[in-house]
Amino acid sequence: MENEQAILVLAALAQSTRLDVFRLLVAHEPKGLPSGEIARHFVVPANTMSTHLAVLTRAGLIRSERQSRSVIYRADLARMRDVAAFLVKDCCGGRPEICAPLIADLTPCCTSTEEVCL
Amino acid sequence: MENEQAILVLAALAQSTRLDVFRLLVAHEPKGLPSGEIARHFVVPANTMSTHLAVLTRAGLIRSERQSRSVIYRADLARMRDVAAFLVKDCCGGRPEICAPLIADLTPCCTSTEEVCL
DNA sequence: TCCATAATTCCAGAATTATCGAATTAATAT
DNA sequence: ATATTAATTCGATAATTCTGGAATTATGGA
Repeated sequence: MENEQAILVLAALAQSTRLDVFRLLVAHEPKGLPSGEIARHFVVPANTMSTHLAVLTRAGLIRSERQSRSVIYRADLARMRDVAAFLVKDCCGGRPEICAPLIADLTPCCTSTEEVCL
Repeated sequence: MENEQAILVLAALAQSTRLDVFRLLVAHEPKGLPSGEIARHFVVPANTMSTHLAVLTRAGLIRSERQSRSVIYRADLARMRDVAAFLVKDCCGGRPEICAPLIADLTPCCTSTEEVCL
């Protein structure tokens, strides 16, 4: 992932409403949610939410598909993975010894159903 | 890590100069670099760089220590790890099957010296 | 003490981002 | 065709962030 793309993603998530929206969509994978329902859920005007959704879309974090009158939004988990990898890669910087503990911390979070994360 | 803290970190990294600075400091672990040298490295005025360094510090991504006339900055890798964990946790959201491939992708990046990362 | 170097703080202008009312576009039903 | 519902685009204002010149603080040497 290039620098510029990473910044788009980081900026998209660096806003509380958008961070919340993204998490909501992750939680609703793989079904997704319509724009209006998302807006109502956070008590935000539809047009404002539309703008936020556009930012997340430009960042590649979500995708949308029209379904009759509604537009269904879904989280793009692959993109999420790429960002995490991007950050971790920075952190490693060619020195695995720095990053091994990170992976050790992350692993339980992703292999068991219990929340063993920090 | 709480929401608000995560946003501080994401916003701090969502700016090209600061992202570059953070990476430079990661690369210079554990010695660190003085403020002036960082500014010169990116051809940025000292005061502007000082502001950027303050943002990164507020986000907890870097720390500083005065050393005679210089102020030495260092990356805080633990913080980095926390952010990565925060993002991954979102991505998992109680469903390990989603996140297992992420870990699979990350692991080679952090256990061998070669850059096997995506 | 006086000067030079290193860094930060203060301040102001430029640029970007956030928010939302109003108008518009899209799809469907009557 | 008209009306209704869903969503987006337009446009304008408020708020925040970025940038850098000038002044200030901190440290060490002559």
